[in-house]
Amino acid sequence: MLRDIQPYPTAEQIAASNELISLDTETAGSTRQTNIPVYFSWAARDLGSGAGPVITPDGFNAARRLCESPRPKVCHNLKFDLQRFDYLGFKVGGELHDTTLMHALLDEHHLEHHRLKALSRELLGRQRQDEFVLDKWRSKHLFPDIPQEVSHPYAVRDAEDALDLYYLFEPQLKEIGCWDLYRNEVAAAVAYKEIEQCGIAVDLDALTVALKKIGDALEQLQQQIFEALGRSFLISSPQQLGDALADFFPLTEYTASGQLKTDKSTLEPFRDDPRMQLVLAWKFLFKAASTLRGYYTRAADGRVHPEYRQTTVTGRSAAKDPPIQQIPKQRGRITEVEVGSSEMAALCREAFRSVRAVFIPMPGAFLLAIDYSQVEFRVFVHYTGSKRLVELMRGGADFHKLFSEMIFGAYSERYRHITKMLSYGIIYGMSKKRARKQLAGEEHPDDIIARYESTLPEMRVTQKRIQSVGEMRGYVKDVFGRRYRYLERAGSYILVAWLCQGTAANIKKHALVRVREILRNRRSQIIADIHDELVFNFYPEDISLLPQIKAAMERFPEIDVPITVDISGGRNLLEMKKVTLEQALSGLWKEWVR
DNA sequence: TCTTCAAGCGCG
DNA sequence: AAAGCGCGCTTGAAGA
Repeated sequence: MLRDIQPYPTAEQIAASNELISLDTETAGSTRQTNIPVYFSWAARDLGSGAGPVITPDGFNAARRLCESPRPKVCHNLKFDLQRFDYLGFKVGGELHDTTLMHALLDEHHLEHHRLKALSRELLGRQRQDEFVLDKWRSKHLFPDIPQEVSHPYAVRDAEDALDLYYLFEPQLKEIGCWDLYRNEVAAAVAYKEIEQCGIAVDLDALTVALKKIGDALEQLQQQIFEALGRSFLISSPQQLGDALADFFPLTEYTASGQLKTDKSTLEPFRDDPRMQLVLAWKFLFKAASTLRGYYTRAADGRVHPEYRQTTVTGRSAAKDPPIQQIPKQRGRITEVEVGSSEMAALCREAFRSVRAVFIPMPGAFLLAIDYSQVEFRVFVHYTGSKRLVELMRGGADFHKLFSEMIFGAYSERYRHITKMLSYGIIYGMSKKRARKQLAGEEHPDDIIARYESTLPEMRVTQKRIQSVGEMRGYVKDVFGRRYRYLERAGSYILVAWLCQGTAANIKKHALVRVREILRNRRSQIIADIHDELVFNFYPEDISLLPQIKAAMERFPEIDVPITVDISGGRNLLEMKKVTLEQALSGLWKEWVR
């Protein structure tokens, strides 16, 4: 049994200064179900360091004293520890800090993903071999069953390391001008914590029905495929599928490991063949079924609770369990063109729709989504510094259309598509070869590319400028001060993509923090961050806040071009309808309330 | 049996 | 020299 093995800081000692306190929690296990706090540790310059169980009265009270004191706090993964303290019913006081976020801004490419022990070894020169000892115990035991003489010093060292990392990073972040950005990321971490706890309601009945229907269809399809290809095999195995299809189709593309490619783009050219139609439909439905299963198994309380992190290379957010940022939208859509029989096409369409329609508002609320319009592209235009392009954008019109008119002298959907593709190609570093391939249907692809380059020279010039600044200085910096380091192995073209994605991510994260503040103490809540879109569970009583929310999301004076959002709402995530602010305010939301 | 990798797919 | 970028999840296969 875990016991108190040293004195804890007293209330007087804690109140005696306002120095930073490092806090850490150890949980019973490491799955979502076992992430229950059982041990805690602290460190501060004036208090020294220590640890103890949160399940003894003395330990529990000491942990609460430390947490709730108004002194500033640092954790190595703030969001996680805040959740643990929430579980214990503690209100964490003081300014909050997170050494993971700090390090992610200082060294975004770190291979160890900013793990505490790695940083302790590399930056503090400590040999944390206790990590491996504890991991060994952890693989077979819950934390309370690990000998305390092993676990206690480990917990203490975690708190000490986090404290020392903070003092190491603080001047470095200020030095490179990233302190404000870092403070915003901490605030965003708190917002993400609330988003995770709130979760997104799912329609379990609809989910069950859809799963059954798709499952039955898959079984039927499988039989038809076996008959059509004259053998039975595991269709989900790329290897076996490749073998089976090779008897009937001239498959010529191979993967790196010498296996026949069976991905969608390889198979699609053969989609006029009924046999291939069966396979394409099967693949589509198989994917839809496993996506739905993923939602189902995670919706124990009728909601899914995706987990967010912001320690990616560009500072973008990432969500998992389930991957809420990857709900099928349109790319994977299967139409009657792609699958043979009309019944099969209808079934695929329905399966696709059911995946999105599963997400619903809470009773009495409706779903609201506010998404940035072309934000990465706008950001790039800002970086061009071109008065001409900025003015065009300020006009507010469809600028891909304007650009295509400038290039082609006329407008068509096709021209707009080409222009847009080439514009994004510059941001993402598309090669000339790839551009030509994309323009395969055109008579003079090279002419089109040349016309684009001569009509909008600012685009290429800016791309090259960003690249050369990156190569010379070793990094490029966005309008918020975030640095994107040049890596030789990655190449300089990638800096342009990182810069635009990262700037867009920062815009979104500022919006997230502002909007959370506006909705403080309201029932309405942000329930998802889908990169350029915030999704809300919105209650009618808060509808008057909408103009304020919209304005907060669009207010970015540091960017020369307008940053604008679109509003949509609905009774589920499939049936989201785009509306104007006025329409939303005028009571249109009544149709959406669950 | 467990872990790691590649293939494939989805989103922005 | 060549390259569209970022991210996570599921599945099957291979290695340990």
